[in-house]
Amino acid sequence: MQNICMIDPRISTLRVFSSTENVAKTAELTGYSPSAVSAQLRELQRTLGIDLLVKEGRGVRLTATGRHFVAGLDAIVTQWEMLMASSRTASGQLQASFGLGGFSTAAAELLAPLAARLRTTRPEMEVRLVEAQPQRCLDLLLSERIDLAVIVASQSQTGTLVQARFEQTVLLDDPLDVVLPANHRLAGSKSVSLEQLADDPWITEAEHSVYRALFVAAFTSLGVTPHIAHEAVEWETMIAFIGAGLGVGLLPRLATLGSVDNVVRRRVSGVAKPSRRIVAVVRKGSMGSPMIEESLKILQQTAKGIISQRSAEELE
Amino acid sequence: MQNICMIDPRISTLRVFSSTENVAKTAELTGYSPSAVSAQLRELQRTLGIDLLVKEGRGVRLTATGRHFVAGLDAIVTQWEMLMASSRTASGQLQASFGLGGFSTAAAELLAPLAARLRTTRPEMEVRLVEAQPQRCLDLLLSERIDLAVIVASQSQTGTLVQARFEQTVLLDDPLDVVLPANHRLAGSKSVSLEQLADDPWITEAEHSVYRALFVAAFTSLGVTPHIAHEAVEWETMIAFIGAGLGVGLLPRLATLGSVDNVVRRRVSGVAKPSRRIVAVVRKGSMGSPMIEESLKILQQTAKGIISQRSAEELE
DNA sequence: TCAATCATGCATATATTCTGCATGATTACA
DNA sequence: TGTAATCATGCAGAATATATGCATGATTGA
Repeated sequence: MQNICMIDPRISTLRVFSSTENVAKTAELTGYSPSAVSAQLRELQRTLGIDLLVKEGRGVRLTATGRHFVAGLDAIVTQWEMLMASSRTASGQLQASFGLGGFSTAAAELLAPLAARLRTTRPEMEVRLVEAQPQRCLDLLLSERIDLAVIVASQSQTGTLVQARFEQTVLLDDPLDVVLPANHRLAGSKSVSLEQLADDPWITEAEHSVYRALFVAAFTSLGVTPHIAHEAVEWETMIAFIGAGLGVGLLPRLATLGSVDNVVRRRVSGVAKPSRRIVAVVRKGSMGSPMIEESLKILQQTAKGIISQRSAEELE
Repeated sequence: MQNICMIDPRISTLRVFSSTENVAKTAELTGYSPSAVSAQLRELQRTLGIDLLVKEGRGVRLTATGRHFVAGLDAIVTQWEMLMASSRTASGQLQASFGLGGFSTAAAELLAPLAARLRTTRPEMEVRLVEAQPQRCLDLLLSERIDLAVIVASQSQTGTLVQARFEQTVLLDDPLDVVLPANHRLAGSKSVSLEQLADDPWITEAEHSVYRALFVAAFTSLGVTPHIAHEAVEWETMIAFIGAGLGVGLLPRLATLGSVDNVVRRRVSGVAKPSRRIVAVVRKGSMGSPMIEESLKILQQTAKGIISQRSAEELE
């Protein structure tokens, strides 16, 4: 879309490259063609007079100097973001456009209310919404296509690269419920422990996904290795599989079951209560920006609403 | 000449503007046309979505936000320079081109030897030499047309703006000698004090020049107000005036008298011994750059040579 | 009041920069 | 081992962005 002036577009491209280590993916994320990315990186090195990249196999990777350079850029860009934030605060002028990103459930439950609220409080602002996976959200933040993302916290975000570039705010912990076929032996129980389902066939997401990592973590804490029978990408698919009696699954509380009557949702009891942490992520340094602060406030308010609604339901 | 990638050319332009507060002068210093500068500044504000400039009379000036923004940029650019320096050190790759600036005497006595030396140690490097007044040297440094300048230290360099953007290294203190007509009553003395010349007509540089400030400072410390009879821009002109018997003057030791026989040069004795401090100036953060470090070492060596040569002459 | 100074806007000219395709190199797979 | 797939890059043409030069309006000083 629109590329904010920022430092230099070539430097922005380099930073995205440093997180993908892949010209084609960088091109896709930045919106350039692969040859444009290649040309930009080449031109950048020529102008700086420093070799940042070397060929490796059929790809390219950063040199030691390149990594050092990118690390330095991260600090500079953070300072730039802080400057933009303080300048916006000082002048009272907001950016013309504001991009939000998040995965499906977050987009529905948290981002949609936020966008609606901003549309009324800031009618002149162009608010953009992008649904994307967590990793992609981070890349979109980096390439300044969005300014705030709501994602599921995961181990991969503890890396130094991520820490140097982003700042997180916890919004809420979203527990995972068990979903059983309506005719399951435990369908009558009010709550079910994972131990009770240790031998059932499980339906989960593909390996290397954030959800799968949570799934595995919950069982490893019990010392149990679950039998993963099927893999699904969408919740609807998983629910359909469960309805067909192919196995059982875990569904975040925030995700709605939909109007399905051949499955039941039950609370998880026992020591291992899996949950996912939903966080808001912004570029490091942009925390002080008026739009960001306002958005975070609204998000936390919405999250609080969800939590208190749950406690109310809990008491019924 | 060539504009290094650096931050964004528009930001570079804004920084130069902040030191000139004048579109036309900014255009001249950056090498753009005035309308290009105007367009760049307008475009920058549009992209940032922040008003940096306001019209004032027939000119424009920075807003409060604009000044805040520029101050923040100074810090960022310093960090950028440090990053470039450390990357160059790490990779062992030097810049392709290296610009030196200085005023006439410095250019002759300090920069010429430096350039010559670099030409032998770094034959592949394109070394550029620019002769310019101190203030202009600073502007050239800022706009990255040169990378190191040798100038006379002055009061104007103690401003916060200058301190935020540049770093200085003292090279040598250059005493000012008295130049008298050959038939002057004191021409026979080995040294002359300023008190003895308090009533003579003086020839000096134009007001608001660095030299003039030194001149005034020397006399004010004596409580004497000298009679300034004439003003000259070049030393040659001043010497010619003195030779014609129009008055007396002060000439830095580094400046050569040339082959003139109708004037004499005498040491200044007494409490007020005027001297000018010659310093090397670089952009803040670039101190660690290999080329800068090498150049400063050579300059200090040359300065040391000049000083020791003087002590030797002193003993004769 | 006139001239000078200064910034800006516009049309044209000029550079830059991107895209799409072709190429060469490397890797995965059968 | 051969074949297909993947990946980065180079090149010609196209699209975009950017600068120039002159004209204009606004302000200041003589």
